[in-house]
Formats: sequence, C-alpha cells, structure tokens
Amino acid sequence: MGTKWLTPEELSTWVRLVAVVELLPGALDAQLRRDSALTHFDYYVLAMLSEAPERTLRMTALADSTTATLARLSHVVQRLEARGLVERFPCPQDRRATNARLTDDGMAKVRESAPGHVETVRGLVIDALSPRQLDQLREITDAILDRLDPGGAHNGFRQRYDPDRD
Amino acid sequence: MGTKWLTPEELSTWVRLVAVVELLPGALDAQLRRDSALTHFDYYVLAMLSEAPERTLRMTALADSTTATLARLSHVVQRLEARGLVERFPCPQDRRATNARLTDDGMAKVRESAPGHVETVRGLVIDALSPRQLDQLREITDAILDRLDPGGAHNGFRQRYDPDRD
DNA sequence: CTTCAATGGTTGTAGCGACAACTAATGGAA
DNA sequence: TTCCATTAGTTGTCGCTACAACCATTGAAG
Repeated sequence: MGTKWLTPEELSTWVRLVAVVELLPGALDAQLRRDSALTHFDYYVLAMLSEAPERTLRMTALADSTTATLARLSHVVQRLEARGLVERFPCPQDRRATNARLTDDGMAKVRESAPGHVETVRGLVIDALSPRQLDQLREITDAILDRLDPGGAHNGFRQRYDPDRD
Repeated sequence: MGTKWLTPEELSTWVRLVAVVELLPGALDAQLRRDSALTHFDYYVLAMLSEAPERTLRMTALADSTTATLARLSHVVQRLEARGLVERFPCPQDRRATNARLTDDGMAKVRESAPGHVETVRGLVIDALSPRQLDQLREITDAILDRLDPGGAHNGFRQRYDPDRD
C-alpha cells in the first residue's frame, strides 16, 4: 500500500514544530551558558537533584527524570563532579548502583541561575501563550510523549522552577 | 523586583515540552540513520532543495528555510557534496554567493527515504493528535516562533518579499 | 551453590554543531 | 575613485552526544 503523505495543513504544522524543536534547545543553552556556564541539560540535572530527598538520586532515577540515556548522564555527571557541583558514591544497598548528590556549591549554582532561566522560559514560551493554549499544549505534548516515550516518567514530576519548595 | 516563578500548571506544560524537544530529534535521527544513512537535518536540506526551482538554492536561502546557521549548513553541505548528493557552484549574479544543487543521486535519495520518514512523523506526532489539536499546535508553534525566531520564514514575510519568487 | 540472564553503570570513539576568526565580494558615500 | 561597512560563506577547534563494547553485581532457576 502507498505512503499516506502529509496534507498541506499537517505539513504546515510539522514544519513549525520542527523549527521549534530545532531552535528552542539552542536558545536555552545560549542563555544558561552565557549567564551561568551551564548547558540546559546541566541545569536540568542539578534542578532534579535539588528537589530530591537528601539532594541525592540514583543514576537510573536521574536518567529517567531527565529523559536521558545512562551513558549521556554518566558523562555529564562526570563533568559536574569535576567542577565540584555534584558528588558520586556507591549505593550501600545495591553495589551495582551509583548515587549522585548535589553539593553545597551545586545548590548555590542552581539558586543563582534559576531566576535568569525562568525569565527566559517565560519570555520564549510561557508568556507567548494564553492560559487556554497552555492547557492545549500540555495535552498535545502528553499525546506525543505517549508515542515517543511510552511508559516514561512524565507524570508526578517536580523540578526547581520554584525555589520556595525546599 | 522578584522572579515570577512558574505556576504548577505552567511547570507541568514546560516539563512535557522539554521532554518532547529533547526526545523528538533523536527519534527522527535514529529512523533516518538506520534506514537511509541520513540525519534529520540532512533529510531536511535535501527535501528543501528537491522542491526548489532547478533543485537549486543559495546557501543563505537554504539556511533560512532550515532554521540553521550558515556555518552549520556549510559543514553539512560539504559532507553531502562529498557523498555526491549535492553540488555547489558560485552564483553568477553575485560572486559572494554559493548555490547548492541537488544531484540526481540526491534526488533518488530523497525519494527512497521519504516514505519511511513520513511514516515515522505520522506515527510519532501527526496521528497522535486530533485535527483540532493539529490546528492548535500550529497556532501555538507560530506564537513561540515569533519569540524564538522573529522575522523568520515561518511568518510568511520572506515568501511575499522574495524577489526570486515565480 | 552454581549458572546465567538481567540490571546498573562506565568508558572509548567518532561525528555533529556552536563559536569565533577569517576571506572575499558588494554597494553606497565622500 | 577610494573607502568601508555590510553581506555571503568557509574553516578550525572544542565540547557534547550517540553508539557500542565493556565490567560488576544481583537474583532466580536448576
């Protein structure tokens, strides 16, 4: 059976979505790199740790909550550890596992970079949309993630965008 | 004045959007790499050329339509040229400029990889959404692109004012 | 108490993209 | 005509990510 091509309306939406996924990561990286010497993924990792009990998470749990592979996370945490923002230690209960803990310097780093990052997120995305569009976007991304990452941890997710949480 | 933090609803939407922009490019790359030895960006470049008159575009026009920097495009086209899928030649009218033209091999490559790619796009995104959600997503991405890429090709400005049009 | 597949994580390497520095051509002003 | 800011594009280098290969530990079957 032949390919079911995209209609003009579908194509129009697709082209815009591609532009967003192509441009947004670079824009987030650029601001955080310039102001805090962090990539967006670095920030995300630190933010997840800052919300965890004892500021500690197992590598696998951290990988799940950041939608990254374990290999990628391992490299990133290695660099963050070299900068003194994170420390690793073997998990006593399961000696295969590694725990990653946010250091005090790491916590300070998150606190100082959060305001500028949140301002960027508002400026580029949140404040560009109406409350209704935000609702629509949440449902749309939910539906896409069901295909893209079935069984992923996109629910019950906490993150450091509100520093009053700790 | 203090930072205006994200509300729980805003955060919930943002987290999902981040997951999508983090996962989608990799998923598109994986399928195209596996089946056609192309990155998604490679495919996009070839596809843009395939629809241009004479299968030819100036580097700057190609960069605009793919939302890439000229530097990135230059590297990519260099690799595609080495593989015989594209060829470059100086523009006669403006000797600063370079034209990129899709070769017959390049055209064959696009034709053979298009069905699998479109199937992936449907499977991951288009078919996961209702027609209404597709409309919503187009307007949402439009609004975001106004912030992310002001004056970009997505707003139709370039189309109406492109002197080479028609 | 072995065996062995599954789990948890690390590391080497190759390739891609960002950034900055660079060359070259154009077009307008003095 | 000369000057020079702007436009067009290329290239070198560095950092990050994907992929695959790898090692260690666990838990359950036999």
